[in-house]
Amino acid sequence: MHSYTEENYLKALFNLANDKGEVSPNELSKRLAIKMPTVNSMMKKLAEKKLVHYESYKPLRLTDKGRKEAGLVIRKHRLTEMFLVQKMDFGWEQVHEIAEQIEHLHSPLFFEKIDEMLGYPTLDPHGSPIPDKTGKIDWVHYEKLSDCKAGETVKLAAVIQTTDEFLKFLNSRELHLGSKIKIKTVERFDGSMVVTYNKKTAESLSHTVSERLLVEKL
Amino acid sequence: MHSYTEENYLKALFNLANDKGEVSPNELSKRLAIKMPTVNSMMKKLAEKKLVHYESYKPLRLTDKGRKEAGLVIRKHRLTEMFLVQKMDFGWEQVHEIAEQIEHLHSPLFFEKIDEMLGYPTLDPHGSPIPDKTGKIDWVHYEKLSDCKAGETVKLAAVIQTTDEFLKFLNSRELHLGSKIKIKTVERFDGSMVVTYNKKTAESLSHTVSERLLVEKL
DNA sequence: TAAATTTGTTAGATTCGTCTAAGTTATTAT
DNA sequence: ATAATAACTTAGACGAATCTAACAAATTTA
Ligand SMILES: [Mn+2]
Ligand SMILES: [Mn+2]
Ligand SMILES: [Mn+2]
Ligand SMILES: [Mn+2]
Repeated sequence: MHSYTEENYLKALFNLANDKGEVSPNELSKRLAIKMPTVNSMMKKLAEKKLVHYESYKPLRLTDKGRKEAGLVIRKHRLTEMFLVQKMDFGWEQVHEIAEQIEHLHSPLFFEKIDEMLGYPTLDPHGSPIPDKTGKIDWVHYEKLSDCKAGETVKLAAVIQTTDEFLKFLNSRELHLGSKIKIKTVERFDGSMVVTYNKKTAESLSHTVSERLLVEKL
Repeated sequence: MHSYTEENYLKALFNLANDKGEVSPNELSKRLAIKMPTVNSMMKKLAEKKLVHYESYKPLRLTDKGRKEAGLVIRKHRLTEMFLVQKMDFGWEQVHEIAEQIEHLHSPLFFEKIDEMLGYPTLDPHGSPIPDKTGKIDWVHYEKLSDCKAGETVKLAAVIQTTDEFLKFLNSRELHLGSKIKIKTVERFDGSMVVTYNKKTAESLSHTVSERLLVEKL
């Protein structure tokens, strides 16, 4: 088995990977708030374990094995978040910290039970896909709300950069997954939008907000 | 906060404490399956933190602070076990290993939610008392079934030495907390008993079993 | 009571995950 | 193209938690 620490590195590598699957040591260091030399030696260790491709001065890449292991940790994280929201009545802004710990439990039975109780969900409470039992993610293509045009009607499908503050902000605006949003106008100079949803007739959303909201066109 | 490791030492000290609250380094070493020199240095560290009274060649004792901290870890363990049984449909023989990990989560909110969902229980699934929020245990006096006499009728209140195997054995005999047991005969030479409960008319229980069953007289 | 055994302590090594300081290589700006 | 900056690596240290080997104290046995 992998240690708590190793699991966190794998998860970070997975989440930071660009289209080529590449991550720089510097990014990884910043994401984990761990100094570069520490990251560097951990990468050598994970390379020993065949979880990461490591070559000096080259970007880092997960191996197939590493990607699978990372996917399985993310699976545990997202299943846990879903359980906390659906079965324990936590808010979507409260679950990340707790899931961050529970994801490291070593108990297949526990996660299978959660999965079963939830009816084998495919999305977490923030709209992110839950990897399957082999660690694979079924990517769904959504658009950023900020890329939509005036006149379009969309459904809020997922949220990215799910910090407490942002999620609380969405709560305060009564924006939830599934909310039907109609775009009334888009400001040229700052990209802010005026939108309609629920019973709200003219809410203004800054570009900073709308680029963190992923939507499905209706 | 205390580390995962420190919490395990505190819990073991609490559980091993005799009537005087004393534990020998040797016992502790055996319980934790950690070599004596390691235990020794950890005891010095916990003494620094005012959690343990340590003097060379004297038995170990938790301080009031140490006993409180230990109680709070045990509280988390037992609340978790209760949650797993009551809300997640695990068997009482399945929950110890999982609780052993979850007890170390740092999230007051999580355990408060569990406590609330369970309706503030005072006993865990094995009949052990759950310490209150200050770490104190409300000890209840039960008798060992092995100390009861023929003709008495008792109710199974708690189980000690709750290993998987023993709990599975009780499952196979359909013995649960609350089972009403009537003692028909007690053998002189080996202390084994013939008892009646549920629809069973003549089950035999060895002394090894009956001394691990705590009962309330009816 | 003296010897043998068990229990407890000290000393020193090891692994893991972290750090700082000091180089080296690559990238960016002038 | 050179200098400045940023990114990356190496070297060496450290605390936490563990171990083994060796020694000391206490307890048990003879
Ligand atoms: Mn999360
Ligand atoms: Mn999530
Ligand atoms: Mn337990
Ligand atoms: Mn229990």
